[in-house]
Amino acid sequence: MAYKQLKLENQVCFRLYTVSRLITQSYQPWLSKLGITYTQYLVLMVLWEKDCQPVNDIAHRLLLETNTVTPLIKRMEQMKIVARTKGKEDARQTIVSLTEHGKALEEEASTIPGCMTDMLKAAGLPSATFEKMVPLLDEVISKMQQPKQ
Amino acid sequence: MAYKQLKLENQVCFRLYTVSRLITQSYQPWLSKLGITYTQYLVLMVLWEKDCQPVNDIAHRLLLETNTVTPLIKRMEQMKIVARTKGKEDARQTIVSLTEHGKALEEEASTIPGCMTDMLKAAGLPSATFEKMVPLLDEVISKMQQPKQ
DNA sequence: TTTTATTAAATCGTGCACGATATATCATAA
DNA sequence: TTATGATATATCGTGCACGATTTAATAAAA
Repeated sequence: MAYKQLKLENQVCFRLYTVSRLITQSYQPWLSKLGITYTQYLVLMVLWEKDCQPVNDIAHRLLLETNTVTPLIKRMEQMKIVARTKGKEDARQTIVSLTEHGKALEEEASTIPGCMTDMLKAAGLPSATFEKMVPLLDEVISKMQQPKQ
Repeated sequence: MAYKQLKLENQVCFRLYTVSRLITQSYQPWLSKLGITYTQYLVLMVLWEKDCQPVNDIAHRLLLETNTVTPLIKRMEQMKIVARTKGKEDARQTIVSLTEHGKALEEEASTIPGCMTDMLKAAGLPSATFEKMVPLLDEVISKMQQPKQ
């Protein structure tokens, strides 16, 4: 072990990667009851806040590329959760809207955040731990997003 | 918007997912010079600390499943970064060892953590932001890992 | 010792992520 | 108005993640 900066223990990035995966995994029991994945849940949250958005707006909101979102939306279309229509004003756009099924999922999903909080508390993780993270994570996101141009 | 707990803005998990992705993305310029991915970099860090480990130990260290690590290691074998040999004491095991190339990558990689720190500082993110995260992330990891049995 | 259970990898299938490229449409300039 | 550039998606290829299953080898029990 020549370089201490290359020790796994000294990597913040590995911790972030691990926590992100562990948290996403712990959503699975509830999400699978709704028949959706974690990323699909994120797309739904965007659409529940505001229905009928172009692919680009959804992608920007989630800080994802359209080449990730397009196939994701198409799968959700096949599952009858969303519908895709061509934009009327701008024919380049694909407008994504919730189906009745997609709208109905909101109420079913409404208990998930509470369940997660309870589960984490039962595992010995109080909300305070996560609340302390939020401003730090927001600082990183605001400083790092889209340095490409 | 009926349920405020379903707003994207109120999701810690989405922040963690985003920061993890953004940080991983920012490693890419340096990792691509070495011809490796971020996950391969993690495997190498495990092996640089201790060479010749079974697949299981590497997977446990990274909190990944063997069905993720096995194909990853096989790709690294094709790239001549590691070698795979059957365990002598336990023939079920596959022992992963560094090749000369894999060992040589350690020195090349040794500048990456410093480059990342500099880049983040230049983006307005001091080390302190990440140092504050570490104990919080460690708390989550220690409480959440492997509740399955 | 023979059966049974456990363990270590590997295999298979699906769904992201994302770099690179293609295509269609819109906007702008010559 | 026609050429040029920009924009919105879509397509393609590769590499993870991960649930589920399979296979081979070891350990434990009958």
